[in-house]
Amino acid sequence: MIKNRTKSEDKRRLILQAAVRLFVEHGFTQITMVKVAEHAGVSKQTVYSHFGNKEDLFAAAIEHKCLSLGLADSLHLEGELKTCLTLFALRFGSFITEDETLKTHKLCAFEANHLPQLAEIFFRLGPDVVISELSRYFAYKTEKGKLNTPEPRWAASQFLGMVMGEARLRAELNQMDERTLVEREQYLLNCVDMFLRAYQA
Amino acid sequence: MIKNRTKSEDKRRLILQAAVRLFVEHGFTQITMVKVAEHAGVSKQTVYSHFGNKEDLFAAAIEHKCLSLGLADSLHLEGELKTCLTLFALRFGSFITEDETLKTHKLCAFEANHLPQLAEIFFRLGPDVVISELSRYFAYKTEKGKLNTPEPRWAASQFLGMVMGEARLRAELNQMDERTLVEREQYLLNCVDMFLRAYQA
DNA sequence: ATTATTCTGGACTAGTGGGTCTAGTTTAAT
DNA sequence: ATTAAACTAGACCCACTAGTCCAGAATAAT
Repeated sequence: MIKNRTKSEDKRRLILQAAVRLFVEHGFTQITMVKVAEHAGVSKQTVYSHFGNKEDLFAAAIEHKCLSLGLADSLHLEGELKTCLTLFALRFGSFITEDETLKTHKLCAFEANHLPQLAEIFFRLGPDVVISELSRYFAYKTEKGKLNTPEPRWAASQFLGMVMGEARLRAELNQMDERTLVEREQYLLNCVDMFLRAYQA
Repeated sequence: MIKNRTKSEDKRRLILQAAVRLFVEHGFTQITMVKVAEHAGVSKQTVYSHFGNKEDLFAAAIEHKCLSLGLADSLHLEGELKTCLTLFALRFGSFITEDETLKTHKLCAFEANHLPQLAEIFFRLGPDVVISELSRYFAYKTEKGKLNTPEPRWAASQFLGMVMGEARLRAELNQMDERTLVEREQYLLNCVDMFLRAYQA
């Protein structure tokens, strides 16, 4: 009985893709099961047969989205210290102000109240990964005598906070302005300098 | 004709209070006009006569909430540099992890897509005030020779980012843990030290 | 007491949405 | 060809909601 799984996987993928796009763009309540079905080119009943109800579909969609956001691209922490920090700051700085990233984050944060497991997934696949990786890196560089971060996780938290900065707050609230945008790269370089001033061994 | 305004102001206040509490706690779509009316001890029609429709009521509620969050309490930037920064970090650090603050922020960020003017109000009354005040303070201290922040607004952005840090991310996603919580104060003191190491003249 | 306004409570409209059910069709394995 | 499963299209149920309307009660100014 491995027969019908062929067709079924296709439909499932279509439904999930549609759900991701629609939920991330418009949120949970704004999207109806009919809209998902139509967008997936599938009947309403098929949606229900693949995902039992709206909340389950939503959870599946968010989890899928978290995994496909491409966070890992920011996390190549290798090579010379300053180069590495700079590259990370630029990449991660872009990542967190991307539209998809922001929308997903806001959605999870907002729904965190009544769907706790959702926020947990997002945190585990997002912020937690970054902070952990970065603090591991800082601990390593401290061990090597390049940095002096007695509390690597605090240093990671500080560095990430700085990289987010005003731009993240503005982007989150759709209040990005020209000035913050064009200064962004210089600001991030400045963060690296400032961080090294405080923590370089 | 200043007569009926006596009674009317009372009802309006009751409605607004109920709306603030309910909207901030449960969001826009989850709250119905009937619930607001019942919570305010008022008839549905009275709600409509005071605030034309749901969106207007929502906007009024959010604006009122933003003004009453008590952000200003964090902003007493006077006295000796390190003491002042420490006090600010502790106060503002508490403020941004408070339940009411977080819920309001998340709500505004989430609704920013389809209610732009709402996010604008929140940004103007919240983040913008803090960044501006802090950068004004840094500029002043630099002028006085106590600090060396050639770009005060960047320094403000960095300091605020650090103060938020992991705790803010966790709180936002209902993922606060014991460790982050008990270490919070020490972390904030560490931020001040780190900041001064990088920027003290 | 009169009068204008507000407020109440409930009925009403018109639309929406989650979820189920069914009858008939397609699909693919045997 | 048969069979079992998945799929479709649409009707259907039930509960809910923004907003309107209205008749009567309360309120306050004159």
